[in-house]
Amino acid sequence: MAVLRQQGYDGASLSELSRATGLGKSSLYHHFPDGKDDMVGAVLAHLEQTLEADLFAPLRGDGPPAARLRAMNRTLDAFYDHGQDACLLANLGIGESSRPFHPRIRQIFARWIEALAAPLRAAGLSPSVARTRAEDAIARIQGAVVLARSLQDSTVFARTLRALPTELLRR
Amino acid sequence: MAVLRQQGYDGASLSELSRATGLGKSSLYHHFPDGKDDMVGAVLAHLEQTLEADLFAPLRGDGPPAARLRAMNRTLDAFYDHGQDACLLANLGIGESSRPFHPRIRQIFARWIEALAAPLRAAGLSPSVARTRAEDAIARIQGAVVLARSLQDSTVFARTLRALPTELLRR
DNA sequence: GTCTATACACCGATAGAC
DNA sequence: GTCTATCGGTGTATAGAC
Repeated sequence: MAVLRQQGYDGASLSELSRATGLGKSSLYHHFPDGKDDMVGAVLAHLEQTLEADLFAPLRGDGPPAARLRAMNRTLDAFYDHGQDACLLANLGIGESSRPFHPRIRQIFARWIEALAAPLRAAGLSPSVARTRAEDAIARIQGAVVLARSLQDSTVFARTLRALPTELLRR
Repeated sequence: MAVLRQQGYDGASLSELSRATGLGKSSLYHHFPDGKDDMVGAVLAHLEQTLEADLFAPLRGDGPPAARLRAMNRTLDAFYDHGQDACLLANLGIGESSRPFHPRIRQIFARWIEALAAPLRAAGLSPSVARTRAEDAIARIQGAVVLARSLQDSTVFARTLRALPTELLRR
């Protein structure tokens, strides 16, 4: 996962994946018979599990909406290492949309949007407003990671996370 | 440029660049002796010129601030093909920050931020507020492109552009 | 389940004819 | 300035021993 999020699909060579995992190429093919696409699939499956447990479930929880948004922030701050680490979804989703894993990228983003809309509805916002705000918030997070990495300055990432809870709940 | 923005640095093979330009590999090396890095440099130089003329100069112009922001929107809407095309800066900037072209990516983003802050200062915002709003706006644009491409739905891109002028000038 | 050794295609890059 | 032909290296993927 670290190699993929950093180097992207084309940059993540089997040699790099072999080095990073400590397994020889043949061992990788033993575990992932369909090759690199298979490895990407396993990484995305693991990511889905992680996000479901650490991000989506807390968002859908039944606590106060503001607390659920702060929980998202804590998870994201760790996940992106304060804006210093790239986003795997963005790196894989930004390229060609014809890749076999692209539908799964799309689905993960869709689940994130739906999970984030939940606390906004719970705070009294209409379903349509909750949804558009959730989309905009995730776009802001993604853009903040891109810009923080490009500028090599994570200020914009920290500021974006800090502003989100109050702005999302504003009436 | 089209190949690079779509496929990224590692995905943009010389065969693809040869096909896209209609030149053989040797002809490409005649024009770009240092190979792919040289070609990326030329693409970035061309992008800088284009952005300077179509994006930064209009932002720095002396018309009403709102009109300058609307001019940026028109340029971006065409540049990203209504949110359907990837961003070259994002695709090259999201990966390893040790690449030789990364400082130029950083510089182009920095110039964009500075150019966008100008009309905000002209509208009476303090320099520090103008700068942070400019950074946030560019992050939102980048994130909107990432999300629009990942979801294969450009709604979020159109909505982001539409909201920017008034939100940026809000006091 | 891991390894060494290898197959073959494509990579970036070069030589040299025209 | 473009081409064909080719280089050495690396890419993904496989065979087969242990």
